[in-house]
Amino acid sequence: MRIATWNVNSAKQRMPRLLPWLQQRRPDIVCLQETKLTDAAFHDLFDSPLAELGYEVAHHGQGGYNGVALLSRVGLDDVEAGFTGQPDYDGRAEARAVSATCGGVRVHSLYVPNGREVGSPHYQYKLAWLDALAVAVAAGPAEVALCGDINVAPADIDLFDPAAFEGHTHVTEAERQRLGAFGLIDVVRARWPEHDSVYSYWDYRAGMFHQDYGMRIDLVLASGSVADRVAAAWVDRAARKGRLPSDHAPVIVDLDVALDGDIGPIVPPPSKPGRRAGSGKVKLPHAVD
DNA sequence: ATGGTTGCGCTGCAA
Repeated sequence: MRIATWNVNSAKQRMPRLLPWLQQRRPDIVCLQETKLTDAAFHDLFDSPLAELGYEVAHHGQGGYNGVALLSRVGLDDVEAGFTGQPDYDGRAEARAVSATCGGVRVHSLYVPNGREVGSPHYQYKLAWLDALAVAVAAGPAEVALCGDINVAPADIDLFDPAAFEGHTHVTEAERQRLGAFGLIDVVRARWPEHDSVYSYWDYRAGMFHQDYGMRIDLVLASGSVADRVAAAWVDRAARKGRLPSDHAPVIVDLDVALDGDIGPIVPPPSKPGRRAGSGKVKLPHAVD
């Protein structure tokens, strides 16, 4: 069973890439983030082509910003938009989470708040959002996979240059502590314990992707029972290349058996010793992500 | 080079 998660940065703009990618990689369960569509607009655009590919669809959107979806060919039961106790921002409930039971696993498609600036109201919201999610997940099924744009780099190895991120969000102790509090397994890191260059996000600007100045912030966090079944876990860098990509690449996890052959490399590019030693000379073009 | 991109939706904000 193949699970994939991808922040598409507008499902409408990404449609010409998303549908061929589904046919190429053939994931059984797909978590999408930043669809930037209302439910009605998503269903109008995607229900027909996704049904042809065999997917059931759940979408939780607001239009303009945020928006998450779950696609499944292995069942899509007990769909929940948002989660119990999800905090509001500025008095509004944002469309950042949808979950369902697919193939026996409780799968969450998540778009964690960015946080913007350390200490800002949005940063406090991010921490509270993660705290509330941990409570909700702990109260749910034991077989669980949190998939999505988590907007936290779990460790310094997940950054092209840790020095460039000092004082920024995504790397603070408070954020990393929240990740650990889930008590789940980061399956890509578990599979590639020493690799940098398993980034999942590269800023559009300043040739960041070309130079492989990336971050690993799109994660699959799985319970032990699910993590024990992982046969392959990788980042589909090819989907970040070419014309009009998302700024994120998909993360793909195979349970029980690794799909093989023509579906692309399951080994990340080799580490680049010295890269992360970083003098801090590379400056972020702006606040993270 | 104190820069650089994309998307939404209309002017500047978010990422």
